[in-house]
Amino acid sequence: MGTATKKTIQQLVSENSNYFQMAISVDCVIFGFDNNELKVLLIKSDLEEFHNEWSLLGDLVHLSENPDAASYRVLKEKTGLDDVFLEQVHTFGEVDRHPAGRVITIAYYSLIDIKHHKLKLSHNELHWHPVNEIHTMAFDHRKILSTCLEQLQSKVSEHPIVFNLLPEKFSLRELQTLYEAILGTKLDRRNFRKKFLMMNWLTDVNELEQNVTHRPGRLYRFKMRKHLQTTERKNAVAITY
Amino acid sequence: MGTATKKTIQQLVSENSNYFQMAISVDCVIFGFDNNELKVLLIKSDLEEFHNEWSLLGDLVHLSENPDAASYRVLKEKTGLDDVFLEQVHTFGEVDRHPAGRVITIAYYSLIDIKHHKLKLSHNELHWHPVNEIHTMAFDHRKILSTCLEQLQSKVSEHPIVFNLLPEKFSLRELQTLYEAILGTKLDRRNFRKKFLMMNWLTDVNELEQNVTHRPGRLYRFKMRKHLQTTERKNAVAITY
DNA sequence: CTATCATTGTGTAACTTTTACACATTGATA
DNA sequence: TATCAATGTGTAAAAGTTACACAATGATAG
Repeated sequence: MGTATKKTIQQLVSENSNYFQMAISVDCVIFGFDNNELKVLLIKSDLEEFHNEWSLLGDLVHLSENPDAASYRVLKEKTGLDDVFLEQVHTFGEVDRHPAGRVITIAYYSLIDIKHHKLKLSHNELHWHPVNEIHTMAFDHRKILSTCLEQLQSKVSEHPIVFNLLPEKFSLRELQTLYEAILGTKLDRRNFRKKFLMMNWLTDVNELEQNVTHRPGRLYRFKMRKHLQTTERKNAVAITY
Repeated sequence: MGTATKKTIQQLVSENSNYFQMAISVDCVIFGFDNNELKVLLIKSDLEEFHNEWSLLGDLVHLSENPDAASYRVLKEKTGLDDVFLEQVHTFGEVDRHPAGRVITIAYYSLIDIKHHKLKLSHNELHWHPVNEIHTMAFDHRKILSTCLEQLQSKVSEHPIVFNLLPEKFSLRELQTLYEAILGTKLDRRNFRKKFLMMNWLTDVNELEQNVTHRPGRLYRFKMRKHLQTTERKNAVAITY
């Protein structure tokens, strides 16, 4: 069976054996929110060539490992976290992007609550960096970070994912500051509050902020935990003004 | 120089040499519009295993070739076209997705005017298929097609890219039918026309449709050719109703 | 040459969403 | 007890979206 032009797998493999010489990695852009700033988790490069440069959390994908699984593994290994979502953003494969050979990397992003997930920040040279203050990075990681930030900006405008960056209870001011940090814009306070309260995503927990030097705001909790990991279209909502 | 924990590239390569055993491919989802239907360009699989199944246009990425370049090469080789845009959508890398080994594929989509670009459809088993009629495909290509279609749907709602699918001169009806085919919805004719004429993207070329059996519509041309290949945020516009 | 057909071309009013904007209230602090 | 820095709240104007109907046109068939 099969026409003269059809190939068996054996033929295909042997004809193309020289193509099976590339490596795949995953790189994770982990965003956090702290001190009114959007931050990203970086690690000191372990390559001499990039001595003193910061890089994303990444690793090579094993031969019998799916890329998504590899991204969760990286996150787990580097931070201990395994209850967060990771979403694929883009693949970077420029020929000369890695000094060790042809390594193509798949970029993922994730959002975590810095305060709640106390990382084992000790063992590694692992640190949170304000996104706005990062200018150079190892490899093409600066570009990857920019692409993921753009992705984050467009996602938060349509889906209720920012709650992943906040503690369980938060004030509307914290929420607004977070949107402003991500989008890089100022938002109108009254309209912002109106919109979110209309949306019916929040439960008023009947508590007030602590340790603020001014009138404390009410605290809210995000209603639908199950939506935290999804970005379904039906939850889409534009955050404007 | 370098601390005890820093690695040289030589160390890195030798430690990880077993990872350099994967192949990367690109797969192109080429959309066209004909006979009021959204179509996609497919080729008969050249693998015996997928005898009689249709597959996307793809090829392995060469060792010293960038993925984007590979996607343009594939398109050029298979169709002769080189003046269209291709945009990366998603990377598919399930361990068992390819019978010949670990092949991770980067999916791209493109939009072309079927009538204008007369393909060399002869040499290969290359054909246009209505997107709605494709149920099974080789490899995981059905999934890739779905993902690219979703991407197309969200892109056309925000950017003026559909013009790539149309001949230079077209009627508002053709334009509307195209949107309906892509989005899978019916749109209100009066509102649609109003919106596009408001948008100021079209020039009235002062000609009428030919060969229609009813009152002919006016023909328009898309104003900004330079926007054809871009999907910049500033051109964003929602196509509603 | 006339009637029929299928489709084009056009406007308005109701509704919804977005935007701009100011002042009294609260709790912490000195 | 006054001051401070923020919270909490409503409304009106503007912009955008939706729903909807009828005359005009060119092709075609008798």
